[in-house]
Amino acid sequence: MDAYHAAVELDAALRSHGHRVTRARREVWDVLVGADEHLSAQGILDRIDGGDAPINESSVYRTLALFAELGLVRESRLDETATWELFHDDAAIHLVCADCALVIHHDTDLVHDLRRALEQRSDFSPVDIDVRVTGRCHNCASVGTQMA
Amino acid sequence: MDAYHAAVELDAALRSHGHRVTRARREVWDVLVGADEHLSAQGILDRIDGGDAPINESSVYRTLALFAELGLVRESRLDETATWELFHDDAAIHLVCADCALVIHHDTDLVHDLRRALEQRSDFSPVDIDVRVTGRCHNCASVGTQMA
DNA sequence: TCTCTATTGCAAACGGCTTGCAGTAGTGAC
DNA sequence: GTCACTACTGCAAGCCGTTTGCAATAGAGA
Repeated sequence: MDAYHAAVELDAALRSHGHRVTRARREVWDVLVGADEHLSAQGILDRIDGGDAPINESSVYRTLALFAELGLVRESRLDETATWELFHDDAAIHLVCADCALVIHHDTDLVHDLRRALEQRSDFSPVDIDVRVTGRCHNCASVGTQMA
Repeated sequence: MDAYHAAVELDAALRSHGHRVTRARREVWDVLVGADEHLSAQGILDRIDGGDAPINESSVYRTLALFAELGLVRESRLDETATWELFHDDAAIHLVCADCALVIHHDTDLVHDLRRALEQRSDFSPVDIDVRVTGRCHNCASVGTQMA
């Protein structure tokens, strides 16, 4: 998504729900659009406040909560601290390296299969499927081998 | 698992690693064995301290960390607070009701399929697969229908 | 440009969890 | 059984991510 369309999307999402377009919201949005990974609130703050007018921590939290409510972003709890990324179809699952915390996105139809399987159940209606796989990335696995 | 075998299992797991069998550990273990759901640290405390000799909060955390290290229990982050349950094969996935927090276990071969698919990747070796599905349980779904 | 109020920044508070330390209680040896 | 050693516990303080109340600020429509 290029910067222009990202800005338009944010604008539309906010205004259509009667929310204002503020600097804090634009900055948080820009960081998320530019990120290729999950970011914690602190990570977002770090990427914003290189400039001369930082955004307050609590505003970032409030902004993220609003974005999540509007379906713009998705919160994950891959660890003890929450992380956020732009909303994307949940065909993508997360592979998290237990050593270096690298997060890889993996696309698979199995998530859709799972959803279909769950929809057969009479006692539960699935909404959101979150798959987290912990393991070891190529780099950390090879380091481990060298040490052994 | 009956109480006797549960006690023997705990005993063996602890002693084989040079750990002592203490009252705190037995009590936490008993609660987990008797639970049919995920329990938070506070939930475990609540179920213990009906008696006259409660266990301290920090001991419960230390005990859970030890159990996890020994592979006896598994920690999940279904929410902002961590929950624990006895370790079981990860063919079971968790269906969490967004309204009442009910957790249903759902068995499916798709987890094994996913593991096999991931093992094809050269850049990541999966260890633990955690699938969390949020949605609505039968009860809450029907309440929602009535209100609409 | 004015007005109204949603939003922000600040600072204090919250809550789950961890940690340092002194006392207690398992455990193996005798 | 009892002794000694030290792993473990309880307590209280602390940590850290997140939330909240409030006064000041800044979007947005008139």
